[in-house]
Amino acid sequence: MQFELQHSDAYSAARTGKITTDHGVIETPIFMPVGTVATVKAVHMRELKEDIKAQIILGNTYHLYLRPGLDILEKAGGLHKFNGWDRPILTDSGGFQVFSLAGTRKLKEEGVTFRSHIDGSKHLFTPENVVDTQRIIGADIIMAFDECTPGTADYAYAKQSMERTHRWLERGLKHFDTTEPKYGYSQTFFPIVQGCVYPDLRRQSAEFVTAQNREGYAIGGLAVGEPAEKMYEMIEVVNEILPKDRPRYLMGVGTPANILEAISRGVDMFDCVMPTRNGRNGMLFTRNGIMNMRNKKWANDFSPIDAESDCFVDQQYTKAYLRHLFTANELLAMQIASIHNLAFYMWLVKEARQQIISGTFSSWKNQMVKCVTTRL
RNA sequence: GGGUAGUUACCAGAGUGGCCAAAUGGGACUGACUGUAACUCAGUUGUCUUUCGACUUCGGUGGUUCGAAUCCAUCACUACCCA
Repeated sequence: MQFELQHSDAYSAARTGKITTDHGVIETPIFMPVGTVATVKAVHMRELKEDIKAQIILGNTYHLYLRPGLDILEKAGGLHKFNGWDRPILTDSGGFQVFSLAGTRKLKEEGVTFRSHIDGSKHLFTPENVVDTQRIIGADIIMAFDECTPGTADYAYAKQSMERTHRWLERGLKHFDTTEPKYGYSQTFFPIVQGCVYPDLRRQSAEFVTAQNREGYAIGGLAVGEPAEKMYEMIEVVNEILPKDRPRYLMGVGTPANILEAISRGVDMFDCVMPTRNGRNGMLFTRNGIMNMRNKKWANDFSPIDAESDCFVDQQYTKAYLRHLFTANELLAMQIASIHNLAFYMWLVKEARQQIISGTFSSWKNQMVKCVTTRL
């Protein structure tokens, strides 16, 4: 994997770049649709490519390991062959599940033992075997196994959690560097910065991670219960330290406004379930604001879903029709909403890129943040 | 014509003397959702009020009772059965 830094904004830390992988090029800033269980929910690959114009998608180690399982993925020849997505894939390591499935898991120095949410069976994830699993999945970008510390954690917990994540990082890297990809194309490994909402921990973590000298870095443990302003502050602190010539990936973020604010602070890569999950639940993000399609006010609105979008669902269907599909609980509602939201997120980061290139990013961003947070 | 069962909020439906503005579903309305255990979850759903609370309801009318959705009488309507 290579990263080429292309433009740097004069008035903010925003920048554009180009990531080259064996499965193709990614232009940053980029949003990566989440495809946890080998599918971006409710969206076909063809729509992902042609309508949404996704450049890279995510998979999840925890979910894929449990189902379909490593034997199937290996027989398939990796996730790209299995789901038919021939562009880059990034896999989360399961670190977020360690956090979100707390209750069914036990943290130890060696790793995490947990019970499957599917059948209750017991499993162990370690920094090493999570690398092996991501080798088998065949992700272009492999994530370190970390603990996604809750935003409400106290300093003492955040510190010891961060330190364990660092020890896990060293083990994971050592294992990564002594193993080979399975399918003939290269894989890269991104460490993850933790440190909760504490600036000194964040600095310490960013320094630790930078010292590992990898091809890209992730910022984890944000948008997990802390105020947005705290998140922005942490991004600033961390990006002061992370090297400018490597991509920075802010994990799990976020709302359109979060993404714009993070781009202005120097983040290059994003992923979030929000466009798909909230879409399935009736929420549409547009450049003019947020619409809850279940609301009665759309019942008689026969205008296109998003007149300013060139995505086909936005021109093809009306608000009244989409509201009808949601109230009737029809599957097509979720498909349309997911495609629309993902296309909007892709438009947002692409437009941000154009604005950075043309030197107008900051003023555009300030205006756009107001627009995208409006309730329609 | 005779018999039986029934009539409760938007719908279905529980409640058979005070703890009932009335269970539970559905529907409707509103909100939440950030590295996906999520086509999920939460709230509201008689009227007025920000709250406390006040007021009017359980087919109609009249009665019994300190007190009625609940008991009695009667009328209306519905369903099924027999002719």
